[in-house]
Amino acid sequence: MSPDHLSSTFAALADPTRRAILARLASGEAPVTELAKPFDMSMPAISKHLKVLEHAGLIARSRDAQWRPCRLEASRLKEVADWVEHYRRFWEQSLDRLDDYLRQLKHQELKTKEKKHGRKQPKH
Amino acid sequence: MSPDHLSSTFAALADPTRRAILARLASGEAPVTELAKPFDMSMPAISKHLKVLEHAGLIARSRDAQWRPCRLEASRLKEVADWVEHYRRFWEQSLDRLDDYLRQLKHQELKTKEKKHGRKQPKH
DNA sequence: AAGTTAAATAACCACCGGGTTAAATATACT
DNA sequence: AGTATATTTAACCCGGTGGTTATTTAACTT
Repeated sequence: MSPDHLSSTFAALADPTRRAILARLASGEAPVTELAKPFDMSMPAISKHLKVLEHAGLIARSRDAQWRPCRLEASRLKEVADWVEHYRRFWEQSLDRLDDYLRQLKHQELKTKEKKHGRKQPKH
Repeated sequence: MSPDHLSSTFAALADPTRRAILARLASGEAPVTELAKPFDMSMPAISKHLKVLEHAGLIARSRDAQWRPCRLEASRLKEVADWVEHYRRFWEQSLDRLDDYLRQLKHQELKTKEKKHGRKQPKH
């Protein structure tokens, strides 16, 4: 009922070309040649990337004459978001600790200033 | 200054064994043998998976006598969350459209009922 | 010093992923 | 029918990945 899409999704996302294609598709449908333009890469290479994205369910393709426009398909991205969300507490915890650390630094700095202030006045 | 970690992170996450290891580490540090227990897999295989996770910056390892406890390292997961967040509007939009669709179905259903009600009474 | 446990490394194998070039297919245009 | 454009498929290369078994290293134990 709920097959594990995560492996193929992550595998598809593990390539900068494919992530760039997704980013492009975020601003609307596009045919293959247009998707290929930014890349110094042959058409078959792009075609393969698109197949990977399609099999992962990250894009869907239609037909318009000889063009095959691609569009973003968001559900698998939501699955990624849901998955990573389970770990949120870990990075927020880390940020908290960083925050504590910075506060502590600030505190020490203030104490240093107080000391300085208490000292004999510097020359200038 | 900000190297692209996403590719190695996604690649590391594209394996169910490695995701299971991360899930285990979410409940605390563990040495290699304990991480290996749930899997029907040789120790070197686990060792390789851990190396992949470590190189991706998803875990960190320390030393305690002959044990090498692993702990979750959250920053790369945060990068994943931040990345996928850019696409949030797409799945929320899709859900909205689904919602619209369901509302419309409901509406038609109501209209059908009204028609039925207006018609000659059915047999039973 | 010898033995035990934890873990990593070496060497190997099969397969897959990302790229190429060349050829095939699909659709539109004239 | 013939040509042009868009895209895919085929065949190939190479390096990386995921697994194995056998060996080695590291640290503790007796």
